[in-house]
Amino acid sequence: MERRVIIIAGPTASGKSDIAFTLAKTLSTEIISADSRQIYRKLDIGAAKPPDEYLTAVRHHFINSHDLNQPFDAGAFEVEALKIIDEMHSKGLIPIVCGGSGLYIRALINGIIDIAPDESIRSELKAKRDELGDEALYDLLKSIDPLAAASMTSRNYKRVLRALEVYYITGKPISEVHSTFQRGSEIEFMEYGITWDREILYSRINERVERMLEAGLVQEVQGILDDGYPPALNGLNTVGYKEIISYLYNEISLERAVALIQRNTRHYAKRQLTWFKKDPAIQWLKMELSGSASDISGKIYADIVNWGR
RNA sequence: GGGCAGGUAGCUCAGUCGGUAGAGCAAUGGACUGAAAAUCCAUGUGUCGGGGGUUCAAUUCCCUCCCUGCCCA
Repeated sequence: MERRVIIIAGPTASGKSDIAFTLAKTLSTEIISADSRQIYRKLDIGAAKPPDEYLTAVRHHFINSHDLNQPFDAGAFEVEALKIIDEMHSKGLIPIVCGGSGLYIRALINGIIDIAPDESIRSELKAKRDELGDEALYDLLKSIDPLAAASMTSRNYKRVLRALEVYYITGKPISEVHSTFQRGSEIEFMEYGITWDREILYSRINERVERMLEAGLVQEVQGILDDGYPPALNGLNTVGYKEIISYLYNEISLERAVALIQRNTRHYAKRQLTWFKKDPAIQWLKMELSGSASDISGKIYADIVNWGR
């Protein structure tokens, strides 16, 4: 039988979770979340996790699956998600992948080079960066892999660091590794993108942030810090958390923190839109104020019924 | 009704001793192949409140009108 997977992507606050949930109930299937922050336990309010009713009514993979101390990344997501997809297919279920982490979705669909981060190399490079600065690392990359260097700026140190890391692990320039990489797959992905008029999306974001505060975001963050989690954890380098942490450290006012969360979420949504726009396989479904999650999930359901006909 | 202070980019303002203007914030476009809610790049034409006058030239000076705020009646 065909190996189908439905993907529901889109910017934050677009209502993806509702659509995925409604569709999952209709299809009696499970959801594979593609969200780099919702994997973490304790990041509930700020990460805008689906409500508990959803989580108990439909199985959601990759939500509350990790502790804040555990690193996770797109490569791990690819491997583990493919495994879950296999299992679901063998049970005759159509997996619904839902999330806004573009890199995770790309890794799942196209694969990602199979070179895991090496912590010792990484910390060595970080030390080098602290000592010599961004320019020196960039110059180093230029001499090793001018092609890759040309595709990034010296200040984008994360990409420079990763390119160097791959070189030190494999002995090959990352540009070469990328150009020769290809992962085959039997899976047929159906991609949908949820979108709104920008203005409406932004007001949804602004309102959602207000609701997060009412729901106790400050207390949630305080609790995480009280549990001893260091603010430097990647999971806490997240919109909604970093700003509240800054407030709790008396660096900014609560009012300012809220305004920053709203703005940073808007910026984030824009970046997601930029990312997904580049994917020609996505079929965009525009939400209207008068519409509902079931309208959209109904459309997708109709597609599925007609699939292959 | 009178006095004072203002009306300049979406917002808050700066500025032009007359040669059509610039910051912060917001906003917009983009990059991205194992940290991705991360990280990074690029983008500022706006009847300088309306009208008139002086001038080669007015957003800048003068007159007048409108609007906003404060004070006095």
